[in-house]
Amino acid sequence: MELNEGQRKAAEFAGGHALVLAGAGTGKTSTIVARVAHLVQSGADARRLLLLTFTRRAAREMKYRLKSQIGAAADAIAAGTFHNFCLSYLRRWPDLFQCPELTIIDRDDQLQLMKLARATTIGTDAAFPKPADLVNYSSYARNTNRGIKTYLVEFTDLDPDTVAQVQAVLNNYTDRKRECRYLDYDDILHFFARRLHGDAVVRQKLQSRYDHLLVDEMQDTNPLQWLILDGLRDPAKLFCVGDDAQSIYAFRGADFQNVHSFAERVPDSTTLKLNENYRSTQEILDLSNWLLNQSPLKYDKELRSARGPGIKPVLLEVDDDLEEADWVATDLMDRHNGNTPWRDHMILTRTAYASRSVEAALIENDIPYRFVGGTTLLASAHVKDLLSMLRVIDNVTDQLAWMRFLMLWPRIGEKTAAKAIDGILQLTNIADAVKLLRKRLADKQEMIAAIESVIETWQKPREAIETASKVLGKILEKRYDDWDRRLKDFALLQRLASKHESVRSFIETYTLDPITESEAQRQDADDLVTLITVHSAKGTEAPVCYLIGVAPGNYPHARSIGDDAQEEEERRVLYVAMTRAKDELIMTGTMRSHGAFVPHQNRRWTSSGSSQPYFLSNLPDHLVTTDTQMLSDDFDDEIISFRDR
DNA sequence: AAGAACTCTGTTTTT
DNA sequence: CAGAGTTCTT
Ligand SMILES: Nc1ncnc2c1ncn2[C@@H]1O[C@H](COP(=O)(O)OP(=O)(O)OP(=O)(O)O)[C@@H](O)[C@H]1O
Repeated sequence: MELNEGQRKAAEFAGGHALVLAGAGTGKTSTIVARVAHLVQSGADARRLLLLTFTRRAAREMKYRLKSQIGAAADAIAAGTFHNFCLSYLRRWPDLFQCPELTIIDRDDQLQLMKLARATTIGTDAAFPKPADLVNYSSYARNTNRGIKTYLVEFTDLDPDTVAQVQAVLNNYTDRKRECRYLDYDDILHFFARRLHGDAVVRQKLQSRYDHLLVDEMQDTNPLQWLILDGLRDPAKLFCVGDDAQSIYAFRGADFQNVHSFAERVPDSTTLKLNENYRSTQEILDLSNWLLNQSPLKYDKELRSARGPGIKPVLLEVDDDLEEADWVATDLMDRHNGNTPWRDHMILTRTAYASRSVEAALIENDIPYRFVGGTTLLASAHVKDLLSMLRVIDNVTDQLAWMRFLMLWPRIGEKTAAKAIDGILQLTNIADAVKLLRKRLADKQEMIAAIESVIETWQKPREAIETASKVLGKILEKRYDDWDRRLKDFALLQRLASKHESVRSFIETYTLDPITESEAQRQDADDLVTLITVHSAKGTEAPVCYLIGVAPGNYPHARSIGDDAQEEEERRVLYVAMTRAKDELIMTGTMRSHGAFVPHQNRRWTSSGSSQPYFLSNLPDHLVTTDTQMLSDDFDDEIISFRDR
């Protein structure tokens, strides 16, 4: 691929800090890759480059591209997410970071732990914020680098008493994490940033390790992440790329001030622009441009296709999600029969939930696919059951895992488990815990033998899982009526684990980068249709993109309605979705929003008589093809005589 | 105190 | 409509 003038300038930029601000498909990612290649080829030490991406998937993709450009030197480059990067240092220097914590907990665990914290602090009070709200407060406050009190007072309408109580619950949550030696996602960044800014020794050590910090998807970084970049730079130079029109993670604290205010925050910096879109045909960009121009905000973006004209986007009205699923599956098969590989197709969905009919249709028609962004393997109940046994061996103070593990066994319930755990939390190793259990739960020899057998195979992750699934098989089989299906996941886990050196690294990898069952199953397959949430699809592309659920209630999503900033973010979500398509964009959905879930408090349009907001409600005809004939006729319709056809 | 049987609630996006 | 919470039975 030949870089254009702007791209080449950016890739070879030799000044200080730089921000590349450019629209979708203009080659921002290609430019970062080209810059890394350029730096290495002009003699930079690959180990002193740091490439920060939004997902591990993006990091893998970039490394792959780099490898083809600069070969083995690519292996030396650190590329990963902020979370990967920070965690690697917390682990490398636990003393410097004052961070002895062991287990990374996912959102489910956070909710579970918060539930305990809420119960001990305030008991049962239905009017008090729910565990999910509390987790969100805590997370949002930290990601936007605000004190929790400030956040609660300024950004929620809780009364002062409740604010004080929420603080008390959150303190209890923090204490519990320390006691169990847990790190939640936010802790990883927070611990790192705190020492980076609070300890000059740590700061100097880190600053001296890098010459270049390259950041992709800058528009979706949050203030906490900015703090990390700001602490790491100088002498290292920042090279950040982003597009404010693609900022879709405000819900997790992303702030596109990180791109808008870049020039003020980094006084000696240069802002570069890229203008030409190399991904899509002009028709796809016309529609995308129109969508942005409808906004009250001025994004000042007008994408121009370097490829020129092509096929007009299609907007297809369907009766319901079943018809939609059916149509997509049929169209996919037609195209596949016409010799287009599966991998050329991507199905984008606003929510994982809204794609279940499509997923069912893919399965039914034996269309190979991977689902990126759905329910993940490690989140399913039986997998958590199995992992709970591994987790307690790895971290004897892992209260949530103990609770889950102990309660698997007959005649052990909440009370019995809690009592045993009280004793265990004082211990420091699994051997002592086994001793304690042997004494306290003398009639549970089978359970104790189970733990011991897994300890024996501990050094080999694959075997540890094999053993665990054997010793738990009998009790799990009784627990789940679809056991046969679930058992297959254990074989899958073994396969995944065999690529890891330790059980901890195995669990941690998939906690930080969760994958769905379909992804795990087809990890090595390369000809697959991709079913993906729009959020996960940011940064990716495909020749043919199906955008399903294009309907009121989805764009903007019903839950966002009533909050202008959130509604506007929904427009960007749709924009991101449209701009993934290279050659063809096919949108399907129902205009009648029957069956769409609409939370009651958001239904302002029903009472006021105005209609539900919808981004495509006044779409000019010429931008899309709306071909109702593309649908097979409906069984319920009147039969039209062939003489009239 | 455990487990079964019941009722109720809440249904975005992710590292 | 499923998963969590609550009440009832053993
Ligand atoms: N100079 C070029 N010549 C030909 N193709 C190019 C050029 N630059 C980029 N492309 C192609 O354009 C597509 C989009 O590039 P890339 O993914 O780097 O864009 P991006 O700006 O990161 O997009 P997004 O913001 O949507 O993530 C890719 O398929 C890439 O190969």
